[in-house]
Amino acid sequence: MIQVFDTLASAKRELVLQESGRCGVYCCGPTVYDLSHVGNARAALVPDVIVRFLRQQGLQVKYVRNITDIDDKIIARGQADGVPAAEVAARFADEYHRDMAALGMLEPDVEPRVSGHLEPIIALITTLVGRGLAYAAQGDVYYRVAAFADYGKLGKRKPEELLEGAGSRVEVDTRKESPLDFALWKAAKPGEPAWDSPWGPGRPGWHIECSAMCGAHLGETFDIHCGGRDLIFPHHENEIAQSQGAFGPGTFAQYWVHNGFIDFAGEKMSKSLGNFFTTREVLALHDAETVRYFLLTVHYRSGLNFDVRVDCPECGAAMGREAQDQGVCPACGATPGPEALRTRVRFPGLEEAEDRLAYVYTTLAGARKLLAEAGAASPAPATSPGALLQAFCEHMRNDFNTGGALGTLSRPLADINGLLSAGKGVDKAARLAAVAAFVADMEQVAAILGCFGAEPGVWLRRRRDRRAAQMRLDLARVEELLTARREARAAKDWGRADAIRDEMSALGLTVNDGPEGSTWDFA
RNA sequence: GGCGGCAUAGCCAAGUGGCUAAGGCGACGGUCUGCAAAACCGUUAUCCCCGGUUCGAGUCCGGGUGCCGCCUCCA
Repeated sequence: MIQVFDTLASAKRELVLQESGRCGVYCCGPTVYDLSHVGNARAALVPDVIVRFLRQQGLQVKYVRNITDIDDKIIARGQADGVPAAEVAARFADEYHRDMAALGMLEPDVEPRVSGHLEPIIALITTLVGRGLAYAAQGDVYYRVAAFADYGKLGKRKPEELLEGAGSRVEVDTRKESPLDFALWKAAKPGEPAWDSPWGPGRPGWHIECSAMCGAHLGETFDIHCGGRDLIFPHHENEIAQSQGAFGPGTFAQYWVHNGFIDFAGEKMSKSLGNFFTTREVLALHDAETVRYFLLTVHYRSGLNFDVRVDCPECGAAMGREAQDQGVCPACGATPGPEALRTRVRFPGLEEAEDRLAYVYTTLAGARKLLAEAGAASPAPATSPGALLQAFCEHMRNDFNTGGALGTLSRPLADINGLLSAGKGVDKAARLAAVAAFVADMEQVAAILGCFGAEPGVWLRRRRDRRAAQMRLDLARVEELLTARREARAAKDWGRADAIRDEMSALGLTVNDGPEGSTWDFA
């Protein structure tokens, strides 16, 4: 049994599919008017992992994630840049794909765009008008909220209460029958992109596209609908009004899954507040798996703190937010410009996550090595899920609790590391079997998370090279030092060996002496 | 103002009324080591406050307090 927290029910519900063995998932994708930020990455990752898990559990999943390529913000961006809106949309859709690919996201099975769905959108609006749930007014078409009894159910709002607040913050459009009514179709103003419709040239309103595209690709009724919390009201509320208005009660999404926000300095990270980090900025410093792991350490419905640390380029002291804004280091009085500060941005949470990834990959590397050395004597890989995978999946079945699931890995990882270093007193066959089971289970875990699936040596080398480049580390020099230290140790010249270690320490490195020689890592 | 959410160790964090409240980071002991490091072992929690329901509450209910979000574009 898989339980899913459904926003509409405000409770966890057992996942009962429309059609046994098959699951339809719709994710409200991006409006492509700018580069994606970490919040967008999280919103994409949540359905990504849900889909991966459901597939790992043997379900046939159809994953649909749309692209909103007709929108006021896109038009505004086009006007600001002096570029046609369609060009803005095409460009940022490409950028989005680049970011998602870089983050290791599954490609959706279908990625519908508004611009390719004008027909179903117009058909849906026509149906709503025909059923008295929408009305045309001077080239616009509005949804008649008062005609839909369940309006407000998802967002837990009452129309009367909404009416009290309406008009105080937004000027009331006189063409609407009620301030609550929302646009299904917007008449084109001069210079705006427009499509023909029964109501004249114009473009779809924001909400109608999702109703139309869900219908086109998942049918009138489907299983899971994902999106950020902020979309609950009014976006998803309006989708329900549109779709159930057209197709009838009980249709449309059966489970509403909403992810929490990423917070930055205790506040919501958002473009409108200008306090966001783009996916690209983050990926410049950290591996995709690190970002995924970091985002998955917390339950998807919770807020997630995205800590940012900036050290003074002069003295290295941490500069708080105020100091950053003022551009003055409180410790040494230096006045680094925004550019200089930008180069010193660090993400402590991601650094911790990366170290954890390195630990897991190091363990995997050791496990694989042991199995390879055992060669033909290695036991057949486990055919049934081991204890590790079962414990992991138990948490995943509980509303995709990735944080709890990740916690179950700690004990097995420590045990395997213990087995890898312990030589005597352990039954050889039992040891091999345990390690083989671990590797087999971790492959499934990797399939679910999109982490830990790389070739361990490759991942570790990539991490080393990236960090070395960031530190402008001379790898050849490091190897020289390491060789020198090996020689000094072989000659039991401890003074020299320690001096070399100090030198490496000054470079920001640590030395690990093992039975098979010395290796180094970042401090 | 209306609605919703959250509050668990120094920090992050899981916890679907029931045996000793996961896990990570940090810190402190120990094993290993020439010394270290890594790895492993161990230690580190009157679950925001007050009341209630219950044989039993971190978990359910009521009331505080404090943060956050939505109500306008937002992932």
